[in-house]
Amino acid sequence: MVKITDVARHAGVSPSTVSYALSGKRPISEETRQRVEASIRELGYRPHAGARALASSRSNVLALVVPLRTGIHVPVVMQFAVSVVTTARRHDHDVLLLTQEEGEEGLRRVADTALVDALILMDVQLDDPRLPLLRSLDRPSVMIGFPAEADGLTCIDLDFKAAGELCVEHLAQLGHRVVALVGSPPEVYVRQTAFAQRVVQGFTAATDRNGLASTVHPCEAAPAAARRVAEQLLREQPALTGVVVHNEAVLEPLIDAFEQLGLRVPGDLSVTAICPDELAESLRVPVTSIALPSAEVGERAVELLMRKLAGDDVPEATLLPPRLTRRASTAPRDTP
Amino acid sequence: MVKITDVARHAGVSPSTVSYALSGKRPISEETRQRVEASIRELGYRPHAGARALASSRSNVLALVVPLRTGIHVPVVMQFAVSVVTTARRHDHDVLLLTQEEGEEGLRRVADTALVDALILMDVQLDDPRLPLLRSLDRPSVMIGFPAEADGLTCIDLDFKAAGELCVEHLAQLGHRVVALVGSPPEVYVRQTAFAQRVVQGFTAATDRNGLASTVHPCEAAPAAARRVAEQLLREQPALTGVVVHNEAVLEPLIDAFEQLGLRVPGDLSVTAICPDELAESLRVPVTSIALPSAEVGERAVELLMRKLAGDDVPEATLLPPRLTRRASTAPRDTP
DNA sequence: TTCCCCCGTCGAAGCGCTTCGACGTCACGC
DNA sequence: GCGTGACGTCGAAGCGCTTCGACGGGGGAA
Repeated sequence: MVKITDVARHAGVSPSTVSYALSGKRPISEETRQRVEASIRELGYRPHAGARALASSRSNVLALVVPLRTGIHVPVVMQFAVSVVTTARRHDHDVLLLTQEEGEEGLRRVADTALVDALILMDVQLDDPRLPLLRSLDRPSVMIGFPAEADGLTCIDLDFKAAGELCVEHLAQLGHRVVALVGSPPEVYVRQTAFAQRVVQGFTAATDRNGLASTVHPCEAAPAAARRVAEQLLREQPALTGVVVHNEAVLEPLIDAFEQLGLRVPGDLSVTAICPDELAESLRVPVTSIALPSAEVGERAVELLMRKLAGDDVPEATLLPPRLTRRASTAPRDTP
Repeated sequence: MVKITDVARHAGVSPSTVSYALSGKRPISEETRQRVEASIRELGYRPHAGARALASSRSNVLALVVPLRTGIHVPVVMQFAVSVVTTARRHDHDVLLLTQEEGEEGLRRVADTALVDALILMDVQLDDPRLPLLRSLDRPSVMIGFPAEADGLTCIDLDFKAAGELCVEHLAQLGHRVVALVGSPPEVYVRQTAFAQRVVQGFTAATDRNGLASTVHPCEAAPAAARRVAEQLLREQPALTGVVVHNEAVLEPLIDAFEQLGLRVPGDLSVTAICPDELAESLRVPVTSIALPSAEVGERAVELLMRKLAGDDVPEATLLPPRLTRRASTAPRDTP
C-alpha cells in the first residue's frame, strides 16, 4: 500500500505538504502542488479512509435509514436512496445504508462510533421515538417528513398544503365548480404524519378562495369503501364534476366505481390525485397527479446536511413546491 | 468522547486487556471480562470506527453496488438490499451503498481507500467490464449473476436450469403432455446473462425426461409479439395445454391473448412463469411461478463474503434451488 | 524438586493521516 | 534599512485503537 510518506518522498516534500496540497487548507505553491499531484498519479496513491477519519474526526460518510414498513411505496424509496447517494458523492461523501429495523440502537451505534458524520431518516412519524435521540446525538441529521414537534431538528418534505391547493386550482381553472376531496383512512389523520391534514387545509383554502362548493371524505383503504364513498358523493353533491384523491389504495377502485355509476372520466368527472407517478401512469385512465419529488427531496436533504456539517444554519423546515403532471383524467367542465 | 483508556482506567486494567476482552483474540479471565464489560456499560464506551479500522485494517463495512438500469425490477433490488444489510449486521458489518453509475472508479475508490473490506455486485453482465478490476482488487467480492467467464471470482444466483425443469415437472405432474416455453427476447440470449439459456436447457431436459412434446419460442417484450406467439403456438401445437413463461413483460399480454383465442386459464391451459412474485400475484389470474429468491440470495452472498474474509475457500458458483409457488393458473389436465 | 509451558495481563509500538506551531523567505511600506 | 505580514513549507505530536513480544505465576510432568 502506498501511503502519504511515499508520495512525500517521491515529490521531495514533507507529508504535511502533501496533505495540505490535497485538502487545500493551507496555501501551497502552484509548482509544488503540480509535483505532488504528479507523484500521486504516478504512485496511485489513495488516502486510507480510516486513518483520515481518525485524524480529522470526519468519516465523510452519511447514514441513510430506509423504512421497511409495508405500505411504503418501494420505488419511491429506491429513487430517493439513489438520489441521496448521487448527491452525496458530488460532495465527496459516501452513504451507509441502515434499515429502520435496527432502530434507535443502530442510529446511536453509527453516530457514537463515528462511523458516519450525519444522518438522513426517512418515514418519520408524528410521534417518532427517535426524535429525542436525534436531539442528543452530536451529529447533524435531516428527516424526511414532519413529526409533531420538530424543534431543533431539520425536516424536509413535499408541501402537502400547496399540493392540495394546486389540485383545486387546476380543477378550478378547468371550470369545475363543485369538487370533493377523498382522503386517507381516518386513522391516518391521527397517527403517522401531519401530511394528511395539510392536504385538507390546502384543499379547503383553495376551494374557499375560488368560491367552489366542496366536501371532504376520509376513506378506508378498501375497494368496498371506495364504492361507498363514490355513491355517497353523488348523492350529496349531484353536481360534482371534480375529485381530488389523496389515498393511493383507493384511486383505482374509486375511478372504477364512478364509471360503474355511469360517470365517465374525464368526460363527466375530472380526477386528480396526490400519489406516485408510477401509479398515476399505470391506470386505465392515466391520472393527473402530484407526486412526491423523491429525487429532489434526496438531493436537498443531502445539501442541508452538508451545510450543517459546514457549520451553517439551515431552516428547520423545508417545503418542496408541488408539481402537477397533467394526464388524461382531467378535462374542462362541459359547460351546459 | 470516552475512549478505551478511560475504560481501562475505570476497570483497573490496561487498554490492551480491554481490547482483548472485546475481541476475544486472547484469553481473558472471566472475572476481568466482567469488570471490563461493566465499565464499558457504565461509561457508555463505543470504539471509534476509524481508529479500529486503522489499527486492524478491517473496516467492517461491505460495499453493495445496486443497478440503476431501467428494466430492473425495483422491489427485487430493494428486497435484496435489505436482506444484505440485515445479514451483514448479524455478522457485525455495515453496508455502504454504491450505484452502478459510479462505475469501476467507485469500486476502486472504496477498495483502495480501505473504506470497505469486501464488495457485492448486483446485475452482473455476461461480459461485465468490472471483472478484471475485481480480480485485481485485494479484497474479496461476490457477484449476483453469472458472467461468461468467472474464473477466480465468486458468483451466486437462482439455479435457472433447475427452475426451467421445475416448471415442466409441475406441469407433467398435473398430466400435461404438450407444453411450450415462451422465453426472453432473442437479444437476451446473446447479451446480458446466461440465465436465459439455462432456462431453456432445463426446460428441454425435463420435457425429454418426461416424454413431453414441446417447443421453445423467444418472444419480444411487446403485447403484439405476445399475441403473435400465442397464435403461432396454437397453430403449431393444437394439443397444447401447458406453457412456461420466462419473460416478465409479456406474461400478462400472453394470457390475455390466449383467453381471447378462446382458451381459459387454467381450464384449457395451465401457465407457469419465472418472474417476481409481485407480478405473478397481481394478475387477474394469479400465476403459479418461481421467483428469484432475493432475500436468500442476499443472505447467502453476505455469508460467502464472510467466509472469504475469514480466509476460507468458497465455491466459485452457488446455485440456489428454485421454489415454485402454486397459484390459480395451473390445474390438472382435463383428461378426455 | 526442577523444568516447561500455558494462561492472563501489560507496555509499547505502530496503523496512516491531519493539524498546530514554528520558521525562513520575500515583498512591501515607511 | 528595518519591521511586518503573508506565504510556503516542515517537523512533531497526536487521533484511538490493535497487536506483538514479554513476563510473572501456577500447574503438570518427569
